[in-house]
Amino acid sequence: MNTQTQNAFRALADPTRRDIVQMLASEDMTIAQLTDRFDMTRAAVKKHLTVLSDGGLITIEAKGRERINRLEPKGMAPVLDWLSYFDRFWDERLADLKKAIEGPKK
Amino acid sequence: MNTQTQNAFRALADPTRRDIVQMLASEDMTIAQLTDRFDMTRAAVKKHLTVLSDGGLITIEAKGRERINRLEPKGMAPVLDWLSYFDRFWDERLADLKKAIEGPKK
DNA sequence: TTAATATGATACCAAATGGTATCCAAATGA
DNA sequence: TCATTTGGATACCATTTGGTATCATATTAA
Repeated sequence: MNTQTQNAFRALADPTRRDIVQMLASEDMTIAQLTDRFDMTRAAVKKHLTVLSDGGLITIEAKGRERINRLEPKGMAPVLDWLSYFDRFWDERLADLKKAIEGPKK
Repeated sequence: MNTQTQNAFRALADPTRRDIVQMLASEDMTIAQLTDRFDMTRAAVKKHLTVLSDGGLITIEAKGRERINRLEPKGMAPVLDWLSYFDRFWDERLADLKKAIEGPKK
């Protein structure tokens, strides 16, 4: 069984975590910075970050007393890969997404 | 807030449900047929089907005493839309993502 | 008609989940 | 130096989740 796929899907299942992913798409942030943007405690945010890290969607870099939370695009690969299985069902949407991803290079 | 997106992501978070989605991609199936393929009770499978239906990923058509469970491709749209959102942010990181996707698959 | 089949509905259970509060340690800055 | 800031680690709690068992209902087959 593929735990990476499972951990990634699980990480994306919570709305707060999807919001965090979107925020980190704009800029890297510390736990405190992220906590400022949510109505919950720092401990709760940290738990979400751990789940996101387990899912491979972010990396957490220690820098002094801070932890820089950074989006890890590669972590989305198992999700997109699973979805790719359904090309013939999910119409051309996924194909477009993949094209956008593959576009810049070739 | 977008409950469709949440319900769809939630539906995909469980490995059994993702398996069901893959099975229904091959052919429509009744609850009993699906139950034959899993090591769990019919009631458990039915619960998963309800979650998948709530997520808009399948439709359940009553046909006599049977329930035909059918894949609903449109239900994946909110998920793909959410993922597409990152086209605008990842530009220079997309090459890495492309590599990660193409590596294990093709 | 009657028995078997396919599913619905409900109650119940253990574990996971999302959150809090609290205390502790390590950097940092005045 | 020493208070402040940033985060880690626990313990705890209510709710949700994934599963079971059981009984009821409707359709189909014999």
